[in-house]
Amino acid sequence: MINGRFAIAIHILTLLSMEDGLSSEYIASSININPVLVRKELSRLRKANLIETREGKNGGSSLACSPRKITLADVYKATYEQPLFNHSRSKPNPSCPVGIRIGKMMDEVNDEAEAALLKKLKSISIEKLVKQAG
Amino acid sequence: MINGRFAIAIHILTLLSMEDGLSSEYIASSININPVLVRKELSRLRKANLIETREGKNGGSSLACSPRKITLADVYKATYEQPLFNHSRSKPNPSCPVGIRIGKMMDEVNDEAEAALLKKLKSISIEKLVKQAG
DNA sequence: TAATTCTGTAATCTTTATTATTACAGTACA
DNA sequence: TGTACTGTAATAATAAAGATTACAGAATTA
Repeated sequence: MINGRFAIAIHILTLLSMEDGLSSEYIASSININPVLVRKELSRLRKANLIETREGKNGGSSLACSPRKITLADVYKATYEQPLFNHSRSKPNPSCPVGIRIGKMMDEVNDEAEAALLKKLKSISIEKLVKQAG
Repeated sequence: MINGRFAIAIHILTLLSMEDGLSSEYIASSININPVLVRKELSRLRKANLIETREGKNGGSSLACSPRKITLADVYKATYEQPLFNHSRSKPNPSCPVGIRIGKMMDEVNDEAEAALLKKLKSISIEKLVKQAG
């Protein structure tokens, strides 16, 4: 439903929780996607201060803090900008009493749903996730 | 993020909570999308027993029960089949210790996240939503 | 019973989103 | 200075979403 970028971000952070200084090419070969996509995802994670990257020869990325402190809520927020539930693409008919209000209704639904989702995601750290699946 | 079908389904049910026997064409003109898309969405809602439809002349759709009993969790489940969080499209590298486990990890994350989301959505009925935005 | 007005669904086309790829400048190390 | 990385822009390929057309079937009503 939601696109695969969340899974990709989690995959990256899991790899980095096990080893420092991994190259985008190495990471890409584990996820089996293009290294440029990895670098884009790394870029988002870096902006959110979840990872650090060294450029140049022998460069690569590492976690910026303990995997215990990185939660899936952090990852979610770093990965997505748009609200969870989109509006319909076409503008509803404003002369219909429902059409005129549906946008606001969806915003309210989205706010509540997203808050509930993030609360749950906040309770799952990368460390916990890795141990659980170990 | 998630596609607009959830918003469309909510829009439909909101309209039907105010008036019975609405045609797909009428509904489509409020949402401002193609009537065939409305009929497809109605088909899903009908399979979930949320609405009933009369075919033929003067036909149309109506709620199958009180809008107080229809929750957004019902709507969500009727609207989507796939899990909330997709896996990455490409199969991860099975010779990597993370690649081999990421699928299971994502399934666990998804189950927890989806449960939290549905719990919240269950607390919002169509009636409540309409009154709130009124 | 025939015309009318709905629905249901398949098939196809268009548009948008996602992912892949290419290209190349910049950085750090040896 | 050569090598091996990153960052990012631009473009191409692929997949998903949505729109449209088409038509058979159902119920009403004239």
